Amino acid sequence: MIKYGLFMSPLGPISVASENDEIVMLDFCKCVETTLVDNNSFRILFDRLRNYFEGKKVEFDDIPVKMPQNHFRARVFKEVRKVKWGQLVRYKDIADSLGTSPRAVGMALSKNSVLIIIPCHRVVAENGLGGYSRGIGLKKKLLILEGHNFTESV
DNA sequence: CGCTGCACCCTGA
DNA sequence: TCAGGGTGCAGCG
Repeated sequence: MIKYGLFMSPLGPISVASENDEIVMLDFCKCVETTLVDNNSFRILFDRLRNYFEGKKVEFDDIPVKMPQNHFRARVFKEVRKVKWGQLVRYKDIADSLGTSPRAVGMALSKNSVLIIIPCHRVVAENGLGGYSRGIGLKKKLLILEGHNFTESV
């Protein structure tokens, strides 16, 4: 049974989907059928998101998330979920702890369909921000929300 | 220093 | 197979 939710964030609408009480998708777009939306099912998650966008320190690490079937990506995502609020890691750090290469990590993260909960925005390049599948501007805004300041540097 | 080239490992075609 | 990706580092000037 798949359920859909729509959350209006300051950075634009966020669509979510869950299956068997696991989040399978969370993305910055209005890509769900409005008629199917059942926001009551996501009350806890949306509560966190509301606090998150108010700049509060919110963890999502207890929210059940559907891991990809792909073994390698599952390992990368699991590693990235360990990164706490406000913390930054480099592609290389993830790569080293997994015995792989930074490029492969970027590859896997670009396939992330559960933004924020799997905090791929907290993974940056050695010099600068690196990239972001949903746009570098969004990555920057999320990091600023978490107390970082890029206004002078990047 | 800044720039270039190549190795790094995994995907998708 | 092979090209290429959200990178990193050595080597050169």
